[in-house]
Amino acid sequence: MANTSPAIEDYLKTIHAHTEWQPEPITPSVLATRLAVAPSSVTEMVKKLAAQGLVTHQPYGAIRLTDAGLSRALGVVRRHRLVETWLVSDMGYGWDAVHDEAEVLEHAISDRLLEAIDAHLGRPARDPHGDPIPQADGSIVSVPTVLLSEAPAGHAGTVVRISDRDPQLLRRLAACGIRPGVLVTLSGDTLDGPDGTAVELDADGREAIWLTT
Amino acid sequence: MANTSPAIEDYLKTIHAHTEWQPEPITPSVLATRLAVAPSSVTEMVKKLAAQGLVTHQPYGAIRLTDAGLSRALGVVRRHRLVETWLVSDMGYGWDAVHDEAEVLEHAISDRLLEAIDAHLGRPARDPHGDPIPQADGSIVSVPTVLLSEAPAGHAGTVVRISDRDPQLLRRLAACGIRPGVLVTLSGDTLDGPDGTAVELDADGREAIWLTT
DNA sequence: GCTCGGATTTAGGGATACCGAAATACCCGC
DNA sequence: GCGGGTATTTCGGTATCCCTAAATCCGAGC
Repeated sequence: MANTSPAIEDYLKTIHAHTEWQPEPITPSVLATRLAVAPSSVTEMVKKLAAQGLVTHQPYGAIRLTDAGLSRALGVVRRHRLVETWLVSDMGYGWDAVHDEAEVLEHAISDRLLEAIDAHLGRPARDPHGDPIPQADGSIVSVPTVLLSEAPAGHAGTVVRISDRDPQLLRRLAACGIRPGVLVTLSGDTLDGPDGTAVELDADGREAIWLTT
Repeated sequence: MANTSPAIEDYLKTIHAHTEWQPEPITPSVLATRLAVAPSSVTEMVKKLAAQGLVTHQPYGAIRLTDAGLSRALGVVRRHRLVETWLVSDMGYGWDAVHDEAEVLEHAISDRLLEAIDAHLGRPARDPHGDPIPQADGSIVSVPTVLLSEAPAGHAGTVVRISDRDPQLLRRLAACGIRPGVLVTLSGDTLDGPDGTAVELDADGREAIWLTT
């Protein structure tokens, strides 16, 4: 039953991504939107995942990963984030440009190559966006963070994580020097960086950046 | 018409590999054996390739790449060999262990990443087995060679290329220090390397090694 | 409590790429 | 020149993953 495929991995990864930073389980329609497939495709695939014991799902109910499903999902996330880190460290990719390439490679890399890349990079704990890289045993090194949209006015902290969902936002932030590790201060809708740099962020932007508490 | 898929790429690559070192066009049954698929699958896929103008094929006739098909095949070969070279140079793979990994990655790498790897490696002309790496423009740097089974008794030369088809043979040769670039002498069925090393080769082994003339 | 609209599932198909079995074409040896 | 065996193709089917259109469910608001 070690059945897998790029499609299955993408479903598990997307289900996991939804709960990584908030607790509500994902619904079929959200899953369909994120994967850019029709809702009926989700119904079908979720049925298959449930049959393999990777998710729990009652008709018309929410979708939740089982322990087995979570473990598979973390494996995919690990691949994705190590590939991203490798592309930036070794191949000269900008950290705003690695997502699509990693999306494909995460399904193509053997365990052996994954291990070689991990060793080569010195077993990093975070990828270029600040996302934690699950370790081979499934454990995750975490840091306490606040989402920008939930931070109090005037909050100052180090950028820990920036969601890689919107490449355009990533490029805008990269241009202003806002990246993981940089110290910033929130004033209203504007984020002040070092050397007087500042970016104004809309609601989506404030949902995409996490600072240290 | 930029239709492609891993399956199509594998067919084109395999058709090309058959004619790379000898002129006879490949037959459907040989193609089926090399790809480990049923003959009927080959008929079907070849029909599709012919419809896309990538091969010429009359029913019951031989299969030949068109110019368009050759160009696509060379693209796949380039990917494969650059990936092999990268795995050996950067990731600590043995040159006898890279084939299977490259077989998968060759279908997953974007043009942009391919270019980055090529630049990173210093635009190599040959992969770890001595196979020429087609350049981005499709040109190939070639060296005059003799196949061991066609070399006269006592012939001495530098190992230029070793077929990567049989991993066990590759491991045996690696253990004896026989690899591309090494000076050897053929005596009967035995190949003498430097420092008194020697390997006895069967008919298949003598079909897998090329020396300088 | 009922209804209506959005979310979800069911039903019926399509594309890709594979298979085994059965039919057919080809060619070698006599 | 004719078998007969092998190579090749045809035919009907399978598995995966996707789609659209048509039910059906569910819960929010009246």
